[in-house]
Amino acid sequence: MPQPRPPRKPCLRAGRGTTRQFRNTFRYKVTHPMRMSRYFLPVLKETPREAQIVSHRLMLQAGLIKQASAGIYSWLPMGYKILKRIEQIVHEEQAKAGHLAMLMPTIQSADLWRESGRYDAYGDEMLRIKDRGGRDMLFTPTAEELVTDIFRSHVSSYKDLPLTLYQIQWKFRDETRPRFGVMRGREFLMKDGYNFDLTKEDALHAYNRHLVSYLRTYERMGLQAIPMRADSGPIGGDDTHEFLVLAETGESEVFYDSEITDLTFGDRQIDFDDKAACAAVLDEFTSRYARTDETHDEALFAQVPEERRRTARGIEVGQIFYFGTKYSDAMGATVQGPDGKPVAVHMGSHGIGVSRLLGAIIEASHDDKGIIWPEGVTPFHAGIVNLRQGDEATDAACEDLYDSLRAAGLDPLYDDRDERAGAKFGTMDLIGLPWRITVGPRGLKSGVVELTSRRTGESEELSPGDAVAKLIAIYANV
RNA sequence: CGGGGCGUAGCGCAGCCUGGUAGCGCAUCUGUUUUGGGAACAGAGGGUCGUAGGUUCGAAUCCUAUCGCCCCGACCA
Repeated sequence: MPQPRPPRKPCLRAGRGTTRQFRNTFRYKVTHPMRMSRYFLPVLKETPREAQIVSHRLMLQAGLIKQASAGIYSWLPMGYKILKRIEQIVHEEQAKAGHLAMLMPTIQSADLWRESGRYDAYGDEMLRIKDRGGRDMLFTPTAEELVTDIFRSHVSSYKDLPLTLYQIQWKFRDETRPRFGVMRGREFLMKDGYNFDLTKEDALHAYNRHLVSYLRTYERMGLQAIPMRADSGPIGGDDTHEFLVLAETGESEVFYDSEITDLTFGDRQIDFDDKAACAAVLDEFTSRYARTDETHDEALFAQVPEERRRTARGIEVGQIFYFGTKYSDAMGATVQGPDGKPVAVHMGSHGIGVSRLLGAIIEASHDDKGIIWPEGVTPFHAGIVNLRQGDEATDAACEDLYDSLRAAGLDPLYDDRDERAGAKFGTMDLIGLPWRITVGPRGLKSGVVELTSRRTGESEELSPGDAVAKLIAIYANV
């Protein structure tokens, strides 16, 4: 919560004015437009040589990321903004499910990993380092051990359950062959959550709760992510579903009943403590055949009516696991039950590939001109294109539009560069803001600007006030 | 990790085979004219050719090593 601000004493000393302005910039509404001329948006006209798939190419061309080394990227201002936006959606949906955000270190001691047995099991994908004292350290690919250690240190009663902790933190997997940009980088941002429950039944409710919250999360990002029965890999466990976004460039082959793509979670309300309601959602979204190639079963698939059988490719954007007491047994994470006896807690872990989602969204939403951001994740709500930079009336109209949008709580990007119309349109199309307001002397003569949808290409002439009102209405539902 | 390819200006590339101290397009800077889908003209700046050895009178070019990156496969979120 923002603290009430004490009245500031007037400062008479010379040279402090700068400091005051600096503070105001951070404490209050930014008073100057986010002008493209002052932004850092290094768009590339030509296709970068290293980019093979469309999302990687577009992320480089739109100036979202810059490769630092193989599979490791810097996030430039606009890419970072989108990444933060995706994080925010994840946080909001986790909060609704009652999960608690925290943060664990990226560098961990090998000791805990020896305790669980994964230090040896993980193999070369784990980046191992030594500190100056010669101690074995590692850059974490996931955090079951650390979170279990936190749990066993502080939780000793069944009364403190259920508990679900999660973080959004950088992970590292030393892939032998990183590729596809952020879709399969070595360093990646992941939401990883861990539930601790007294019984298997409770833990399965946590599993279902995650499934529900993930469905909502992906839908808010404009994605359809289908839960598919999957393989548990090195995490271990029995129950697991992967969430896959259908895309030609997906790394997994998937098999599913076409009815599943008709399902949407929509804006239905759900009580996350209602076990039956969450279980019903799981049933609804997982009862039809949907599997990745790892678990695909031809005999079962054959039972799907032929006209509904689909084979496609998918990008994995999340996975949920129930693995019982695997870690709690190995690491002694127990609580005292009602009868006073120690009980190993039932656990699961649940991940969302946050940085990978940018690639997945672009794969699912682009055209030959560039990215098309869904309203839920767009870095700016609208682009303002000034067609006659330097023209007094046009400049003023753009600034007014900008101020009106800001006042309404929207975040526009104003292209005030001294470029021709084509260049400005090309940049806007490439970076993919879902709405564009075009302001030129010709339209202003009759009091109108043009509001264009990036997705459909349709545009309409409106008064500036109506254009603002329409954008407010559009984003009211996002 | 097996197989293949590529490192030359900010980006994309040519030059290498056949050795003689580097070029094109875009971008950048200056000026003028332009301005509703990536403008035109004139001028300018920018590269120890990934790195280290070697051969040679002379190496971007030939040889060796090494580093980096990309692709196919195996592997994997």
